[in-house]
Amino acid sequence: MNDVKAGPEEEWVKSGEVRISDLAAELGLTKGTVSRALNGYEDISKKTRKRVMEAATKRGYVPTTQARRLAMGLTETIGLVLPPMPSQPVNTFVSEFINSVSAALHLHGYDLLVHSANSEESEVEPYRRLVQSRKVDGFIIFRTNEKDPRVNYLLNEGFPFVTHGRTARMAEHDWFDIDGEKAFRDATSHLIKLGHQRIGFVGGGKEFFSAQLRLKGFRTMLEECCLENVPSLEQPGDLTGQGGEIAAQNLLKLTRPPTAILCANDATALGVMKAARELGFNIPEELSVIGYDGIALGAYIDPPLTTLTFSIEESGKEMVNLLMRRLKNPDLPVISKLASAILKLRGSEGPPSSIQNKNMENCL
Amino acid sequence: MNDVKAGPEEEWVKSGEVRISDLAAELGLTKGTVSRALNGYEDISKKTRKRVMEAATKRGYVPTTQARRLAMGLTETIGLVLPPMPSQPVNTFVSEFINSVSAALHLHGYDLLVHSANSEESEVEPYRRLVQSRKVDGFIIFRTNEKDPRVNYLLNEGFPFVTHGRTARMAEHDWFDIDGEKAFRDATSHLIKLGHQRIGFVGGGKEFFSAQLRLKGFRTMLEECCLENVPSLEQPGDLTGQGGEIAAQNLLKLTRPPTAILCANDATALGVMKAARELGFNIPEELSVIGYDGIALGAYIDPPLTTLTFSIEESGKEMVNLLMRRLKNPDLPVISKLASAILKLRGSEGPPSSIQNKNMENCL
DNA sequence: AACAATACCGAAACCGGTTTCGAAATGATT
DNA sequence: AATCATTTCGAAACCGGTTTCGGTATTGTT
Repeated sequence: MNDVKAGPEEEWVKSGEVRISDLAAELGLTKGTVSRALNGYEDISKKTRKRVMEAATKRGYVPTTQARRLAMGLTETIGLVLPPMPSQPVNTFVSEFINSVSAALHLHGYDLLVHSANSEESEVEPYRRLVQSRKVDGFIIFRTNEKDPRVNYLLNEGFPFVTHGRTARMAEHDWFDIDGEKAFRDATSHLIKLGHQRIGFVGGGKEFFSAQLRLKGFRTMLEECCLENVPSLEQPGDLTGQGGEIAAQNLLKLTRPPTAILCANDATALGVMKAARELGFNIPEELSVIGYDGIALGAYIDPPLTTLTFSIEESGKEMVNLLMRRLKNPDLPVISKLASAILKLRGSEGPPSSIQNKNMENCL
Repeated sequence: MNDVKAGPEEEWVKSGEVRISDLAAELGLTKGTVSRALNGYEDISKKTRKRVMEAATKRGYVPTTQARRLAMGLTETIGLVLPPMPSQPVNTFVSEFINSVSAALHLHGYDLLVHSANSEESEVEPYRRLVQSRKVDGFIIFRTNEKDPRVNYLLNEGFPFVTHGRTARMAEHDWFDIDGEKAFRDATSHLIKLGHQRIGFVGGGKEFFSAQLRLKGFRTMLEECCLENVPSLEQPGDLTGQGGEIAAQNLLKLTRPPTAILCANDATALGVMKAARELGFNIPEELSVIGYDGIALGAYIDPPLTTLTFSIEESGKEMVNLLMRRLKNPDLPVISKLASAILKLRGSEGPPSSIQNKNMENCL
């Protein structure tokens, strides 16, 4: 199985079995010379460079990554730690994100090391281990909290990283984010234009900065349109389907239930829709629902889920760009990038059944 | 930002800045001795071992992974190449799978390198690169085809790997799989017991071995129950929602449409349900639908999708076990593990509206 | 033709560990 | 006290590359 036929001459070595020293010996040169020839140093004559290159391709020489990296003092690897996933539902985001980050890194010659978080230990522990064992040169962090221990640790350590999402210390580190505030202003505005006056909101945990910004966008637009901000219409959630269910039950059992519900993400929206069905609310006739994330499966449910969507591929690419810039020059000032989400109308929203225009003429 | 306070004595070095040579010098020992002391060699006195260990923890010494791995001639890294994701990413599976594989690998001191596949190049190219540059010791492969070029390449190369799913050469490599055949026998049996006589099937591509096995299970159970196998009730699919839609349209426009449809996966089932709704079929009264994968989203749609589910965490764990065994001893005979899926009844199936018992008494 | 400048390559150190081998120190034995 | 066996550690090679430095060989200059 792993026995190469011991023929008279080895004419077909298994790939990757030839070392730089073999190549050097074969060519009558030293390792150093071969290395410089292959790496485009100027002090190698055209003739020998050609000779070396040809021998290298002929013998199928590929440098051993570990050795090269040790010698050069870098790992060319970026770490991504998966947050603990407690039976989380609709996590299509993660795989797409990993895919795009990995692809973008590859263009720079970097690898992606994916680590899972053990929910029994501290959140920063995986990061600490990766830093201390020098397995990575930097981190891609997503699903950040406002006060994020991972960010604190890495900032304190002076270790390069980029976050997907803002944090309380966003002035101190590079970050990429979707403009959730604007997204929710847009979505709220859309509902108001449809005639909705009582709009519910199911948020994420307070610890998620992004969820707070979405709430802010919602409130801002209500205010801009002279609509009253009713506290009981703002329900906390936890970004899961179950959280959405509970929140929707609370909202729909109000004396005057909302005619539309805005959800901090699609998983929440699915839970809301489920609860609405069970309580006998027709969507979108009696209740409009809008989510956030743009998960593909939302198009297949009934009614298809209207949602705020953004390009995950762009997210990954941009974050990698920010990180590469940082690695090249750690002393550059911090930089950030805000991308926008777009409202993807699919059918889970519409005009409310009873349009009671109050004083819309003042606004818009 | 990256300046450690240059106090009188360095009492707080940034973590990971101390090398084994520093430790050796500080202790008046040589690198070799320190290394052996830390690695539990027997030729180190208890006293110096203690001294070394204490100094190591006090100074926060953690060996540089790259150096250790180079010296030991292994990478302690497993590669996982994401298949190209067409715009239809129903991949909640992928992230969960990555998570469980990564966690299992960590227990063995291994890292997970996730690589994305560029759809413009050959499928084996990423594998070839990772092998040649010696970045990984083995591979975790999933979504295998019956004739799989990746499997062919790695077998030819004698490089360790484990697949999730069987292949035409399954006798030559370790694999883990879900018993899709049995799963579909169960699901088919369940539908027949409910009274269904005309059952449709929407499969995956012929290239997917697993999808073929599911079809086989379906056919087997039909035969066992003396039900005629109607070719027009077997529709090809592509494991996407869109494929499910098209297949369902074909099935439901038949003169005698099926009263139940079995789908090769949940994405397909969602497409089937969508098409059924649009054609005016009530689920489950007029049409039962069963999927395969157990995606969490299925619980939130209306009606909740009955599906065949299995433990992704177990899959990852088992595959890692198989791979670790192989790495420890490459000459062991190939081994495989088959896990079973269970039917998770959620409501998208029920008895057909018009039960016409033909000759059920002969069977069961 | 003598000399300086340049092109080209070899030698060796280095990255940060591991592991083998042998020598010195210690302890046991007679 | 001399001999032998053990324990314990130092020295050095090694993993597979990269990079600095210096010395020839070649070329260019006058």
